[in-house]
Amino acid sequence: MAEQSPITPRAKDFPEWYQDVIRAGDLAEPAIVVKGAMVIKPNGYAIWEKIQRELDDRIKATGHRNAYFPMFIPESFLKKEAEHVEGFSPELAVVTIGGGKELEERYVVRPTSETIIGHFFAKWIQSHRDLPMLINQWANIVRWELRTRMFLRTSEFLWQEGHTAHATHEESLKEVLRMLDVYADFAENVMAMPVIRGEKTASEKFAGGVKSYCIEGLMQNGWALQAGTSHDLGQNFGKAFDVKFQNMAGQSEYVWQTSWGVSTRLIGGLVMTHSDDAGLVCPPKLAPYHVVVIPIFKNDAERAATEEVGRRMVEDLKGKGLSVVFDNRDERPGAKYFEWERKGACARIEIGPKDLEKKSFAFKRRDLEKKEFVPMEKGVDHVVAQMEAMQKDLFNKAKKFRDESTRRIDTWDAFKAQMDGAGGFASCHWCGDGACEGQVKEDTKVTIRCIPLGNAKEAGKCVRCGRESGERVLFARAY
RNA sequence: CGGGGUGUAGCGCAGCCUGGUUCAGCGCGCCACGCUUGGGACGUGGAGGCCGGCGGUUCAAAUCCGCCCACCCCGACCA
Repeated sequence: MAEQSPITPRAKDFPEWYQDVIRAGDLAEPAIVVKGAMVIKPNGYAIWEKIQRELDDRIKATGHRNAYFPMFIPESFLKKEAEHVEGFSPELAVVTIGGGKELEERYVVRPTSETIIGHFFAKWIQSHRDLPMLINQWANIVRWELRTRMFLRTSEFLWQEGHTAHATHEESLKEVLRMLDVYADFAENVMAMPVIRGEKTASEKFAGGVKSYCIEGLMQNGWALQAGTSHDLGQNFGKAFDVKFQNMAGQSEYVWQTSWGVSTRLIGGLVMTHSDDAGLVCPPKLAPYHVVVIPIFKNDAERAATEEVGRRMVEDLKGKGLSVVFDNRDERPGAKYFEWERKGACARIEIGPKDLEKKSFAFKRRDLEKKEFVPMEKGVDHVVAQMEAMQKDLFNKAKKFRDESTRRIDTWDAFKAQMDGAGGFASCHWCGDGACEGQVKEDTKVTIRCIPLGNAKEAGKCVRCGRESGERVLFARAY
């Protein structure tokens, strides 16, 4: 039994497993010829396209419109917001030559678009009647990273970035939280990835913003993943780019802005939330393939008969909006089973001679052990129902893991022991001092992922320094 | 940028210590044909490599020496 493209078990080496799943699932490969970049292969890009479609619908449903801004940003723009440039300058790619000639002003390849969009907002916005300005952009982003991990951190990645301007802080803050909810809903209901909504501490917030909010997921190795962010930019960029409007009283005011984004990093989160030692596991709403139909036969007559029924099955399932593959390649069935499991097909259907006799087919869901036999006439409905069930089951399974991996911890020793071991979220008291937070990070590499929204107020003592604290925050190792 | 490691066929590796007829090899994959097909079959035949690059030592270099380059891991920054 020669094993092809073996996948390292999670328990043995989680990062290795992660790479293996991506490779074996044909999602992506490191570009190598371009340092830190990756090639997203069709199987991986199909997932991204589904993410885009679902999110784009939600972004538009909340009143935003798509637009596109240049990838090159004048270097001077970055410098207009002091904290922004400080935060991003270490990871900028800069264009100095164009058409063979040294440029008068260097261009930065966008690490994010607040500045260039700020510039245009200033032109577009004059009156309160122009507000709110609700813009979204699908784009590629470049950040010169030192340490890269496929999907999770690469020097170029794809994302969506929303940029909005409002007349009041009350309104912009509402927008920030509304989009955070959109992300949370998307993560849980489409990706089947449970997330915590929360607020970032000062040290983790977006450079140039006032406050950052996030959704945080928990991966199978007990590390957290920031899956999306939504920033309250206050009037910082309004002031830097002179984005002003006349209010109803005729006075000039700076706009209140927001920005929010999710990236191809989500695919990494998807992999680390659901996949197993056999390869990719994908919730039906995002899976590149829902069903694979495999005919089984011993001779030409059986081949013709099973293929005929198989093809009809494929058409019926496609009619229900499922993406279906008919795999009649000249390989042994077992080999096909393993291949489609690696590639994350949600389910497979086997149609063999015995099935023809019994007017049934064999059905195997990717996330379950057992194989079941389903009467042909109920087949399509059964498959559709199972896709819905799988979507829910994956979420529940991930949520159970997340909940069981979230612990209230009150002593420093217990904290260290937990983080040295299984990891997970540690819900702990924190004094609120950034220095203390930094010390925890230095000692344990664990960071505060967020202060959960709607957090219960509760008196306690900081897990690190023992000073007074009014609420618990979530700590974890993070990507 | 520090510390460690690796560059030999598409992938994974052996060969290097002790230069030369096991030096260009193995497993997987790939191609052809046959035989098979309800959990990774098998047989036969075949294609595929400037042994990371440059220079040196030598009668002779994948092998020894020097320099360079690339990549990976670990640390400092991060959606």
